[in-house]
Amino acid sequence: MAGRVVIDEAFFARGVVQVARELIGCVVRHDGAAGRIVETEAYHHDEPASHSFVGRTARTATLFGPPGIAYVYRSYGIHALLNAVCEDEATGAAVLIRALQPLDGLAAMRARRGMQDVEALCSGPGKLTQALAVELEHNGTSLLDGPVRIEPPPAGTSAPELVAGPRIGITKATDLPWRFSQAGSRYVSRPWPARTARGRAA
DNA sequence: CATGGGATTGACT
DNA sequence: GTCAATCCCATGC
Repeated sequence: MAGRVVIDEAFFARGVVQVARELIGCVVRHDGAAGRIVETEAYHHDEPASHSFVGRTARTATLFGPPGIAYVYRSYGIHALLNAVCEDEATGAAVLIRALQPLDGLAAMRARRGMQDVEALCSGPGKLTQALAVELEHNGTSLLDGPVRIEPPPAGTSAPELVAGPRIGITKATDLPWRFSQAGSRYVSRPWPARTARGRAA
């Protein structure tokens, strides 16, 4: 009971950074496959790296929907990226799911990815959507009771130790430490630098 | 209506 | 380390 996370609309309605931290350890499930979230990034309306920064358009309309729905978009013409919409409908905030530790449906994941290495099946935002067969058609569907679901951490799993750092692959607002991952996980999209990304060691 | 860029990945030097 | 692949859509004329 104590410490047990409940995934409902109120969970996603809170601050996007808080949600990004608490999603580490939760489970994403779709079409016979599931994985534990080991890496996320937060995106908020008020910073230029976010798609919603330009305001509500045909592309970003989903970001201005209710909390707890999926925002799926195509990146570089090839990859579908999965986000969870957070806060309220006026905000346009979302958490990008960047990496999973495969749990169930390993055979299905390997078939969809066309490779075997379990550490590379879901170690990136474009990889995990391919492994779970998440497509653009899931844009706007509910993550609470839709085809693609986010579930609480399995009972008995302890709270993961978190690492925070700057976000990856963006050209704006790169100073915000809004990337979170499970410390020491071998399933993240990119390893963390030996010295902290904050320049601590200099 | 034409153009340019992107929250990436995989293959190659 | 470098670079191409390839779709959607925001922006500008």
